[in-house]
Amino acid sequence: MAAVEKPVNQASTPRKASRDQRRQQLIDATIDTIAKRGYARTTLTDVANTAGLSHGLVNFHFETKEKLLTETLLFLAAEYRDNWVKALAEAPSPAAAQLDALIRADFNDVICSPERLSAWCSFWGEAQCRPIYQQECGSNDIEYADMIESICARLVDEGGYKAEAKRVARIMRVIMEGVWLDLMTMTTPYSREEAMRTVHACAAAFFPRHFNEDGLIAR
Amino acid sequence: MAAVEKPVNQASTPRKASRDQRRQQLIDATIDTIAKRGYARTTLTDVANTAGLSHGLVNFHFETKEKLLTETLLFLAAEYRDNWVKALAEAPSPAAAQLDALIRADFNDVICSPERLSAWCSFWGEAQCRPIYQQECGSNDIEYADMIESICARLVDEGGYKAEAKRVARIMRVIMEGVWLDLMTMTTPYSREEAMRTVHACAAAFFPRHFNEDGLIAR
Amino acid sequence: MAAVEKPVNQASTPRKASRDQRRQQLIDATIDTIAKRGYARTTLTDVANTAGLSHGLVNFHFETKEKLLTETLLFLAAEYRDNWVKALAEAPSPAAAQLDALIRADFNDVICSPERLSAWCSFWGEAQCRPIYQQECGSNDIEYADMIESICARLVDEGGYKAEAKRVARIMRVIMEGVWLDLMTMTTPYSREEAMRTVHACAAAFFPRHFNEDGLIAR
Amino acid sequence: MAAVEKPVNQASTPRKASRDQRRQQLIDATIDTIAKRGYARTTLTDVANTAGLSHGLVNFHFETKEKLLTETLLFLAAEYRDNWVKALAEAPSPAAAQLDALIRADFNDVICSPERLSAWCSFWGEAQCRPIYQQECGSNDIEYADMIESICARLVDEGGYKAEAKRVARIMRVIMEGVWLDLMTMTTPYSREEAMRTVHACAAAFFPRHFNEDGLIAR
DNA sequence: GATGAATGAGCCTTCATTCAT
DNA sequence: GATGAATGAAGGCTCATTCAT
Repeated sequence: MAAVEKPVNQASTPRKASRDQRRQQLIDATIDTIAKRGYARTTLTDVANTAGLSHGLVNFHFETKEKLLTETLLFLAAEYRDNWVKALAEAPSPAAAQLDALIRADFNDVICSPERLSAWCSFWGEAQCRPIYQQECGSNDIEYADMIESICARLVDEGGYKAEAKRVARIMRVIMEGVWLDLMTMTTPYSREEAMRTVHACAAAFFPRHFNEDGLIAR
Repeated sequence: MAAVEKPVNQASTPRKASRDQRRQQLIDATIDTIAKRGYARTTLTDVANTAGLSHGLVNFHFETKEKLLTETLLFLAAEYRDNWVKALAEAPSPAAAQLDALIRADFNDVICSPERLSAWCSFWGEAQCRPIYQQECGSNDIEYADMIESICARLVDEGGYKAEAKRVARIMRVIMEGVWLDLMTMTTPYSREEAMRTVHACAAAFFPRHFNEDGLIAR
Repeated sequence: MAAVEKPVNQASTPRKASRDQRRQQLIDATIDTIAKRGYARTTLTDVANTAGLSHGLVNFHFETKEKLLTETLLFLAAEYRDNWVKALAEAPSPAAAQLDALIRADFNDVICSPERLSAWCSFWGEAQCRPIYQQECGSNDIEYADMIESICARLVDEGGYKAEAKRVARIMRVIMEGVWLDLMTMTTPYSREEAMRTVHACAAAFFPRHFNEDGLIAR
Repeated sequence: MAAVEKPVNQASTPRKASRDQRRQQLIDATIDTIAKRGYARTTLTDVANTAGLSHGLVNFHFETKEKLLTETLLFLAAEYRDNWVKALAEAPSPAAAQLDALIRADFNDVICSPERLSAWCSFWGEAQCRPIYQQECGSNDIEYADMIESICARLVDEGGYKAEAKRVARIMRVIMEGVWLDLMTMTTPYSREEAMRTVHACAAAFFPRHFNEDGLIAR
């Protein structure tokens, strides 16, 4: 029963936390709860218990359950975008290095934690969330797709490959998503390293002079 | 509201139907409802209305909502398996032809309908369903993975390729799943043909002497 | 679950039984079901399963659940009355012998079976049944009370006792009912013989020259 | 219908009451409802209406209907026990006075109200409640039986009677229960005074130097 | 700000009753 | 007569939301 639940974040519950801290605390609890119980079984009571806060506070900070869930989704989307934007910014400029940075960003241990994966999976699955997501963050995905496509185009160009950039870009994008899903649904999942090696192996198939299964080939 | 719902299958509702017909009718309605409303918002009343039957009948035939959902998942899993088993049986024996048959099977218009895709997506997303699925159909997936792996092994062998069969097999498996998910989640989805071409392009990257983006290369 | 229930009387289910046989079969099944499950949890499906008959037959023979329960109560009441009427008719005429016959009748093994006791207990407990019972069989009880009172009056008279017949009669009546209830509710119930000995001991307290704890004192 | 029910206790419904007050209020309403409608027809809506509260609150405080009913039974059992324990404590020490106190306690106007009697009767009748009761309060009854037996033993001893204490004790116990039942089931019930006189008359039959039908004989 | 009691809409489930076969 | 599928009303339970303290 919920009553027996141990508050996960209780230590960090000073009587007076700033508005934003409280909101983030509740969003984190929402992610954990969705990951653990699934979207359908997530109740505000669960979220409050997980956060170590009282029931009423959730509505105080988010007004409705739907708003809490929407904001959680927005948070995940922003976090995901920030992650790859930062990775690209920090990576060297050659196309292959940029693609490699993108791949590694997707399997970095914050973004690719079991809770995140499970929560994403739940949001993808919930039909109602798809329109919400597309309305609020559809532009993120278009931006991501465009960006990976332009990197692949540069790489095809620079490397003298014959592949069609648009399709290769989609393959790279889709295989990363597919591996995430695979990690969630397989009876005996594999490690994050093996997951990333799988994606690199795919990159190597298209760009053999730049990638092997361990990643970018050093020059 | 549900009360306004128009029964989809009402024409086919004689007062008495065989046990199995009714069960199938309700499972079909469940798939449609999950696809339309998502897992969390699917109610027995929705399902009954979609089927053009009274809601009491759902419990009469399935006892509980959970059993209905479980049996729906089992039906989808069996349908999926039957589809690829049949496709393999009808395909010529060379490894490349078998792999091609597998790919085409996945994008056949019964299996890859919007309703099926959406329902699968909902089940993947629902944390509670994952253990159920693995318990009941985990063996299906292991069988599928083993089979695609052995086909890839034969193809690597026959074709003199250098790829690692296990990893290529996973890539093929994962890209098909990933494309399905992509079709569901993209703001502007592409056609089934384009989806299949994407998968074939990936096969071509690994097995260029057997595949191009249009599929198996005729000899 | 009901589906697993073994029909108790199935052996005696010829395809065509007379109307009255079927009704009695269903009434017997009702008594057994109430005894086993209690009044509140008795469903027509239980009754039908216990009787080894189909669900629909119950309504065919009794129209409504309430009528089935009412007729079951009437049957028990008639059976109870027939039992003491017959016992009195077969007993010698002296008042003490008549009282003894009445006591023994109450603990006879048909009337005082666990099923009968339990069913009676359930009907007593169900507030709604009390008016029904009083309306339909209240006269039985008045007749019984009058009869036991007149026997006690004769016994007081014949035996030269000083007790007030009306009150002694009530005591005898009430102690028999109370022992029945005790048999149902005690953690460690006693035997029917001990139950009867208890009633006889009470009779002996009022009529020491006619009764001892083993019953009527032979002359 | 329930919707038309007038809240009985509404006056005592401040927006916030202590946990225990609310629970007691709901238990009281449960007793009243069972008394009025019987066990089988008691719904949570009835109980809530009787208490003048919303039905959601019942589950909030008791989680399930079964727990509400069980706790109601436990309350009645505790109340009954407290009543006789207190009566014994306040009575003089001679055995006859103790027995008299026990009898009077049973017919005191809180314990022997129509609602209490009717509720007890319903619980006795409900087969499912018997195991629950025995498990939770069986020890109460054993304690009561032991206590009345030891009082009777002392009385037999002190008074030089020849009766068997164990059986007399059972008779006293059973006649009190039987009279309660009689009060519920008779077409024309008698008064509580007459009920008590009946029990005293029984005591007088066994202990004529200590009791008459009006109770303890003053010395 | 924070809490948790209170409310009531909506859902799953049970089950008496009906009725086509 | 007999069967069991079908219906729908009613009840228990969950839970988002409100609100007094």
